Amino acid sequence: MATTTPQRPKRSPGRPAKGRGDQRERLVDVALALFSRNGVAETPLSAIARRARVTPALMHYYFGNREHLLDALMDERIAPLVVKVGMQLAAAGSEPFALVRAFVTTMMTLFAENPWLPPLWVREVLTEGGLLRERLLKRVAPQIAPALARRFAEAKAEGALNPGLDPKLTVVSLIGLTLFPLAAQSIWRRLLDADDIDTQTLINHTLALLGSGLGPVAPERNPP
Amino acid sequence: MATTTPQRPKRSPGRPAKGRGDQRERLVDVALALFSRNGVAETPLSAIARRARVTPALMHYYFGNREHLLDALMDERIAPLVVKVGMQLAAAGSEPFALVRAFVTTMMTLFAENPWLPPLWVREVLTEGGLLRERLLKRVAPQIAPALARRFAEAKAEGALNPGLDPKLTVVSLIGLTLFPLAAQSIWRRLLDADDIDTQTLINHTLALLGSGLGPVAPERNPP
Amino acid sequence: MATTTPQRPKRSPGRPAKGRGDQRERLVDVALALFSRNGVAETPLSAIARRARVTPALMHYYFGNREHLLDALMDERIAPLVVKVGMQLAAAGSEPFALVRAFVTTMMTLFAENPWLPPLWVREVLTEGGLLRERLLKRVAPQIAPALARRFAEAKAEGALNPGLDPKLTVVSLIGLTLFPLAAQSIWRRLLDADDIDTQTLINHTLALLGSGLGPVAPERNPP
Amino acid sequence: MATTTPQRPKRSPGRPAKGRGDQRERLVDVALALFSRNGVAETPLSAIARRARVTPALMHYYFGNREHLLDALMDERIAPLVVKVGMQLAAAGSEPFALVRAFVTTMMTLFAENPWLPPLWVREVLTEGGLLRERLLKRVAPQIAPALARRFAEAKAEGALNPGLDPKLTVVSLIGLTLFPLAAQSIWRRLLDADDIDTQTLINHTLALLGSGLGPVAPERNPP
DNA sequence: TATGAATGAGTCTTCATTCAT
DNA sequence: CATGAATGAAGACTCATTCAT
Repeated sequence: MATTTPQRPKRSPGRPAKGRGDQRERLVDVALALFSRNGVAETPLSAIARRARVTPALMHYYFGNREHLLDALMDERIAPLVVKVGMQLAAAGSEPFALVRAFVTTMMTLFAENPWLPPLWVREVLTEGGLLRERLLKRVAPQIAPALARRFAEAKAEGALNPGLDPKLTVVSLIGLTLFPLAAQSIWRRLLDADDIDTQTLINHTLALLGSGLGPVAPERNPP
Repeated sequence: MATTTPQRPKRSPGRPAKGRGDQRERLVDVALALFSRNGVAETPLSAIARRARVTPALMHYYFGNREHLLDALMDERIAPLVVKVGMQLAAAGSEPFALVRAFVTTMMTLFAENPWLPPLWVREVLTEGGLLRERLLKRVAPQIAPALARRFAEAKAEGALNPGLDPKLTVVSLIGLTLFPLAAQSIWRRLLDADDIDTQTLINHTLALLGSGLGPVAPERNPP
Repeated sequence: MATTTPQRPKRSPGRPAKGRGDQRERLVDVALALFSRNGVAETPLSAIARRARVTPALMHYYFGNREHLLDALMDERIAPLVVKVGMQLAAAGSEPFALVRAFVTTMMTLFAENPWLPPLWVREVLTEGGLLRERLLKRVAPQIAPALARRFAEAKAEGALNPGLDPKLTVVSLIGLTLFPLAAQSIWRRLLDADDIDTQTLINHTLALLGSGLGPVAPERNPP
Repeated sequence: MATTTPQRPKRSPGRPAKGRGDQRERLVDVALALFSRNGVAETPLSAIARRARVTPALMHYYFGNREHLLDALMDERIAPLVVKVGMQLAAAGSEPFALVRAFVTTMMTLFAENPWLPPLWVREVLTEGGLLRERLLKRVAPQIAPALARRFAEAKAEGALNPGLDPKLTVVSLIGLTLFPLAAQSIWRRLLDADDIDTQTLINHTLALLGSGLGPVAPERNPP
């Protein structure tokens, strides 16, 4: 496909570089923001350039081509966050509910601090033609989800998990309960008139739901 | 001069039309499939035409333009499903858990029968720049979510709902637990090696989770 | 260019045909109106068809193709008018001012009765790429202008014409004084706030100008 | 997203720019020539590009879109000429025949120097669907014609104008006598076999006609 | 380090035209 | 008589990309 791969000013990783060259960081920031707001396919390089008050040619100067920009996004912004989450979960021990509590708290805090992430993830990773999907699957080959699934399976075997649950689907449910609400914020806040709900409320609500389900006194509502 | 809206062959509603002329239906089917798999913005009309073994000009013959194709998708395929869900929920009574059971069952069955819907919905309705979003908000102004939120609020006031939950967020969680797993199927089935899980398993799992949360005996795990 | 020339229902010239088939006349009328208002190149057949409440395919059924429609316009609507003008001028005798009076009166009356003609003529005949130009030059090979020029040349030789005038340019001036004001009506009526001026005023004004020029004292120059 | 107006290389007004970069000027020249010869609607951008040995994409690079090209034509080529005419007429004093002499001379010289102008003006400004019409009316809101009309009205009131003339129509006639002959050159030169007539002949003829009309004996009407 | 100029490839759209019915 | 279905060709416009400077 690509004959040669320019990609000139690849920051030598040791140097802090603040004086010159964080131009590139700015460009990545702008790209992230626009890709997140409007979608990757909907955002031409020229739009990013315009927003950053820069020529489209400069985008190529820094990133070589469109694909490489996406690579940069993944490598420099998304992957580190995933790694961080992985480490925080590893530190959470193996007791299922502690793990879940760590997961929910970590994810929601992460998303609250990086609001560009959930929409991007939902759009470009989750679904089949997602433009970041293969990149994520190849580079950050996610060990988090399978590891979680394994732990839930063990917990279920030990009787430490609601027996009605499927361990794998439990992981899926967890992600659905954390990623989805943050990704879809813009619609449910409008639709349900819920501008006042903050991250902490969200975390509490989610933990309450995961803790004991919907019912108020819980025990007798288990399906027989 | 040229500001009129073609949209010629508007199926006369009485005729069954199977022999000739469901060409249009075929085109909508193909569009739905490609939009769902690859995203709306990523899918040129020419790709749809190619898939349907037809010229791009024919797309314009039937739909006038790209926007009208999206309108057709919304009006003819998505909106009716939404209406159906609304009706089924209305029939479910107002007892919270019965309502939830109906919601989960209806949604998951719907999604299983129309597998193109969840990815499309997640990408093009829920996130900010989604290309179907405004269309949905304008035509099918969703009354389902607000209605559910109201019922949960009442239930909570009556003590019939886990007091740790926020009524509005409960709706969000419900959607996250039903829409997300179906939308993200293609990724978690691969990642978690879970090709064997069927719709019924999914429903049971979700209802179990909503019924009593994660814990096996549950009551004492409620956060204070 | 054209392999075969369909042109099916070419009215057999003797038959009056009122019951069926003046459909075709209607189409020509509509075409004339739209071509005149918006220009030939700017008017697609489909626009004419739409205006006439007819399918574009019918346009082809009647006229074979776009070129033939223009032929029809020329042959059936414009050429006869030109011929009529020629005959009326031939009847005007050879005295220069009588001829001019006849020309001005005939032209302005003609244009007032067929308001679609001047804009069409100006746009599509006068200038080099005009879409009716070659048609006119080939079919109605205008003998009027050369004939007039000849008569003015004779008159000048006999001392019966202002010696400062060029006979050929006199023809050009005449056309400029009659065709132009009618073709440009829509702009000067607006610009000069002159909605009240009628055809007769126009004729009188033009004859006065041609009779004695701009200057105030000209009684003896009127033809007896 | 894509509603902005590119129009990039907006010549920095100080620089003379002859060596490199007058590409844009060349494109405007070619556009003017083709629009004038064939009509605006009849001339695709690709034709202009082809003539200029350039890709159609470059047209968009310089002008953004078709509309902006027309804007450029109007602003950079036509409007300045109109302004110049206005200034020259303002300098001509208010005596009617002096004014007319100035008008005829100015217009015909202008048209002789810019032969692309008359056909363009006639086709695209004067007639109803003209593609430059609104542009002219909006930007160069023509004060020339109304001003002339006013002066003729005054002159008539003072007895300094042929009483048979209508002041407003006098303006129309003047334009008809100057614009029309130049716009229609290509046809009457061919039709009347008049390739030898030059601008000066045209001016003299027109002034003679306006001075004393068609009749042969008019010595006293010459301006002193 | 940065950019203006330029382009090829592709997308959306329009339109004249054909043809079977 | 008349039309619905279908298409090829062309036009406007966008965009990633290249390259000389």
